[in-house]
Amino acid sequence: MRILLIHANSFSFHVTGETSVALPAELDKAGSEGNVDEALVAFMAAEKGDDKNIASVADQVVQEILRLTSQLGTQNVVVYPYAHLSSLLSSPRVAVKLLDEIYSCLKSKNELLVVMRAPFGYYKAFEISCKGHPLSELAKTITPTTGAEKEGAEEESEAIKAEKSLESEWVIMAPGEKSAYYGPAEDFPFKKRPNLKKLFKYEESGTRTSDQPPPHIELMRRMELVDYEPGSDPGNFRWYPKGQLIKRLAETYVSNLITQYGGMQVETPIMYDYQHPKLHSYLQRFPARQYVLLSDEKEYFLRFAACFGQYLIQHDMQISHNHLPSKLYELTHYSFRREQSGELAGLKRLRTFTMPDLHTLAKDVEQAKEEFVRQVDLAIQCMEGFGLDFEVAIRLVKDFADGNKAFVEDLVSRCGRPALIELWEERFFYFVAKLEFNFIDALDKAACLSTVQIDVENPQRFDITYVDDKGNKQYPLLLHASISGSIDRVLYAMLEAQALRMKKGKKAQFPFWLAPVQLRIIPVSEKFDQNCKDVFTKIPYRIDYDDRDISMGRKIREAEKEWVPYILVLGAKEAADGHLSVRTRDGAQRKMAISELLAEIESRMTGKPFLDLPLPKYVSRRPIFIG
RNA sequence: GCCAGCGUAGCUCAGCAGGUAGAGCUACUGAUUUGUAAUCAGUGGGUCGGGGGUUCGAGUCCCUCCGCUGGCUCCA
Repeated sequence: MRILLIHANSFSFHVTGETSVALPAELDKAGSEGNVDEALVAFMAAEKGDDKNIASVADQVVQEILRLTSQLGTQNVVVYPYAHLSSLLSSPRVAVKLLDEIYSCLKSKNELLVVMRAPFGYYKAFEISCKGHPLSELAKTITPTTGAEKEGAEEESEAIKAEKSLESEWVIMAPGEKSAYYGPAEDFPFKKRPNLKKLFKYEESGTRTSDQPPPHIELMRRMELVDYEPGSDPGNFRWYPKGQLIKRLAETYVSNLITQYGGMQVETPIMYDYQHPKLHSYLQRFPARQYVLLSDEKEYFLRFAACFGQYLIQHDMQISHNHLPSKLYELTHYSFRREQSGELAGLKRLRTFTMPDLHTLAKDVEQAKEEFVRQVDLAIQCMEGFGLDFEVAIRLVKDFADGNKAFVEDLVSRCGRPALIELWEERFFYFVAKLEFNFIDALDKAACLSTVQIDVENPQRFDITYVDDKGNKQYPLLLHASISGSIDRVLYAMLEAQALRMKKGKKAQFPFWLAPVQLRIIPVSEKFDQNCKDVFTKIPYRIDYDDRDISMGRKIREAEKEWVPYILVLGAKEAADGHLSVRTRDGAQRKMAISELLAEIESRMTGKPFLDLPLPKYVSRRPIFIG
């Protein structure tokens, strides 16, 4: 940062126009004009590199100014952004941050000082009368210090700070029993719900220990689904054909559920103006760190969810009360969160992920609760489709909980299991109610999948309105819902669930509709090549043919290792009687006609999407992605 | 981001008294034509995560960067 300090008899300025980096918020903070007698005027320009340690730069500037004001015996200071001091300017965001930091720091360090700040990003006219004594003109270059104390909290949002001071009360509510708030959660008889106990401990204690990596990481690679990509930022994965197939199927399944329910599918940009006033204040309310990128001088952040894109659409929509409830839906390819590197964990926690994001506008609390319940039902259906068990957590602001007991009871009974309920005295976040489905993994850790929330903040922030039956504009309530949770995380949960099965000595398997290879034909010898090819064309599912020159035993072993649900062995006997020898994952070997097999498969596929085999149909033609 | 551990062939791993790298699987070639979880033989394959240093000599010791995993923290 460059600073030019001038001790002036008098100083005044007024805004004459906007530059390309003007921010309306600056005028609120600094005003569009000002004048002062007898002051130290600090012209300053933030430079590239200052962002490495904003606090250190600000601190040095403040020290410099304080030293000089005490030497000069003046109590008036003007903080004046003046780009012309440098030809290597920082981004506007950093500059504003520095100005704010310097401004507030000056005031807090010396309460007697009267500090005036001029707005950043505007053309300004100024008049100055320099005193001209030896100390009255001083120019300095300030560089950030590096090393031990780096500016860690710099990007911390208000929500992250708030969360740290959050105090919660935990209770358990069981289904079916009226107003069955079981006092403190510790007293709940957890014997029948060991996973709920794990969730409670996980949430309440905040401590989680494990001496081993999560098993899904090995599985995601061994099954050739997903892998790390060293050529990208950590937490950005590559998807191999089998993984990509599962992902696409899962996405299609969730999207179908949502659009059938009435979600109107849209697509919105993945990056947004960092200085957009509405978005900026929203960022402050969401506890996530962003990727920031530059386009010319402007900074953009990559979205952490589809929220803003949809809010901006909803802001522009003409909505009458007759249109409500109104639902916008997007499957985010992708959402980005710059998680701290130590927070990343396989498919459980990524920096780039895919998530179904549904936003529902409701005209009143009754309608909001009605849709909330329907969305919870959808989430339950979704978990069943993925074959996942889950534990329910409901987080409520106490006022809302007290006023809506029947609603909460209804939610719990629909979920059909006792739920962990977290109660907050005050509303720290943008929602008053949030329901989550948590998955408990092989290491007893919890991960949130589906979630539905009632947002009471963002319609106002984004000026989303509808017209009521009297012709007046009203703010709707807003439901956020991620019916399945992140798709990546769904795969994590499915793999962890299989790791748990294997731990108990059972065979792992994907839900049939998601198995990358659903059937494999194995010939007893090459002689039955043509028979295999014939069967192959009669089965319209993801079937492949192991035509490699290796033993049959080996082929069966490898098909088992790939979790293939149906292994069809074809030799002389089958060629003779036209039946199939069907080996399934329960260990059974059945003699079946093709029609019988097809009927069985059909019943397992109902209501689920289908996509073709994403690999060569002949196993001998198939490259290996991971050892 | 901080602290700790780890990084050797495509995969899983051995080698650590500092002396110039090894096994199994895979791949490739050949033999074999097989009845429900591994047929036999042969041949390839490595800037020991990157960079720097100590040493006559470094996979091995030191520094640094990158990545992964665990903890803190955080979350879809």
